[in-house]
Amino acid sequence: MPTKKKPQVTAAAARRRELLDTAAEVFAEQGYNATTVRKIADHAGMLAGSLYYHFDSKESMLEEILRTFLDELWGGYDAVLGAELGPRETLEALVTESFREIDRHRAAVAIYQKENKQLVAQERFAFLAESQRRFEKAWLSTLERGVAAGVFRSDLDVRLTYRFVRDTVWVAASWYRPGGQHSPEEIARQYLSMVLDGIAVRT
Amino acid sequence: MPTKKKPQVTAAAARRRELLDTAAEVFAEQGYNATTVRKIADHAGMLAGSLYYHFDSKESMLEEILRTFLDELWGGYDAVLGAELGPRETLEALVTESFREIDRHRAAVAIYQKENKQLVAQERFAFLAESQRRFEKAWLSTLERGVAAGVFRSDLDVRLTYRFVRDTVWVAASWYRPGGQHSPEEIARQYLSMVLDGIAVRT
DNA sequence: TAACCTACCAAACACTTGTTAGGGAAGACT
DNA sequence: AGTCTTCCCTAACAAGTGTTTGGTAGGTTA
Repeated sequence: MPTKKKPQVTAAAARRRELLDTAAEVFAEQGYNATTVRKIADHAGMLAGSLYYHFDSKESMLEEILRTFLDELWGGYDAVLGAELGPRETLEALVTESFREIDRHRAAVAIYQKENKQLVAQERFAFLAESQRRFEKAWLSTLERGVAAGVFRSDLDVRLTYRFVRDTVWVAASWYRPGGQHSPEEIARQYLSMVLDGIAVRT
Repeated sequence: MPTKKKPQVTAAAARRRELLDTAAEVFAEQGYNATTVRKIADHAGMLAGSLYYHFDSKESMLEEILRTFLDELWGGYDAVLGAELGPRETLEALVTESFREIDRHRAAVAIYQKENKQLVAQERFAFLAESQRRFEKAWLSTLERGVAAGVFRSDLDVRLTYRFVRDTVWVAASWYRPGGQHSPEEIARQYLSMVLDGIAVRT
C-alpha cells in the first residue's frame, strides 16, 4: 500500500480550485489585464508571490479557468447533440444547457466573452478557436436542419440568426446573478419563448 | 478682425479627432487597459509623449471618445422619442438608429460595451451611469406602452425583454464590420423581424 | 528680419507590473 | 525523536507603465 498520499493531492486540488474560483471572480469583475496578481492574492488572503507555489503564471490561471469551463460546457453540449433530437428540441436543449452553464460558471463565461477576441490570436489559447468552430457548427447545423424541416423560418439569414441567438444567450452572463429571482431554466424558458416565436414558422 | 485664427483651431480640432479615432480603434481592439499610450502613438506615427500635447491623459482620451459617441447617440434617440410614434414604430426606429450608430461609432460602441461596467464606478465617468438610466427608461417605457396598447405580449417579464433587446442590438458591434454585405438598415430589418415576431401579439 | 506659435521629439521620472529566490513554521511520516 | 513535505512569507528583480520637462524644426505673423 502506497501509504495514503491521496488525501493530500485532493486537498491540494481543492485549494487549487478555490484559488482559481477567486481568480475567476476578480478577472470577471475587473478584466484580465486590469487584474494584478496582488489583487488576486488579496482576495485569497495571501501575498502575490505565494500564488506561484500553485500556478506557473497569471496566464496559466486564465488558461485553466477557461479550459475547465469549456470542458464542462462541451460535456453538456455533446450530451444534447448526441441525443439526436429534432431541430427545435435541440435548440431548446442547447439554450437551456447554456443558461445552466452560465449559472455554474458565471465568472468564466464573463471572462470568455470579454477576452476571447484577444486570446484566440495566441497559440496558447488555440483551444478557444477550436471550441468556437465546434460551437458555430453545432448551432448552424441545428438551424439549417430546422429550416430544411420547415420548423424555422427560411426567409432569414442563417448566419445572422446564429449570431443573434448566440449573443443573446451568452451576454446574459453580464447581468445574471445566481440566486436571483429567476432560475436558469426559467430564464431559458422566457428567452426561448421570445426567440422561437420569431424563428419558428407561424402556425 | 482677430486676424484669422479660425483655420488653425479647426485644423487642431481635426487632428484631435484624427488621433481620437486611432486611439478608439486600438482601445476597441486590444482593450483599454491593455492599450499603452506608446501603442496609440505608434499607430498615429508619433512618440508617446507627443500625445500629451493634445490630451491631458490616457483617461481623458477615453472620456472624450465615449462622450462624443453618447452625444451623437442621444441626438438620434431624442429625435425618435420626440416624434411621439406608436410603441412598435418607436421600437423599430430605436433599433434602426442603434445599428446606424454602430455603423458610425463601431469602435466607441465596442469600448463602451467592454469597459462600461468598470467605468461607471468612477465619478469621472458618471455620465455613463446617467446615460444608462435614460437608456433604460426609454426602452422600458416603450415596451410598457406597447404591452398596455396590446401590441407587445403581456406574458413576458418586461425587464428581461428589455435586457434581451438591448443586448441583442449592441453586441452586434463585436462582429459588425462597416462596408460588409449588410447595411445597418438591412441588419436592423432582420433583427426586428426576429425580435418583433417574438414580442408582437400573434395575429 | 525678428519674434512667435504649433506640433512634435528626446530623455528621463516615479511607479506598477509579473515573477523569482531563499527561508521558515506547522504538520505528516518514519 | 528527527526528517520531509506542504504552503506560505519576505524581499527583491527587470521590464513596462503613464506622464513630465526641456528642447527644436518649420511655418506664420508682425
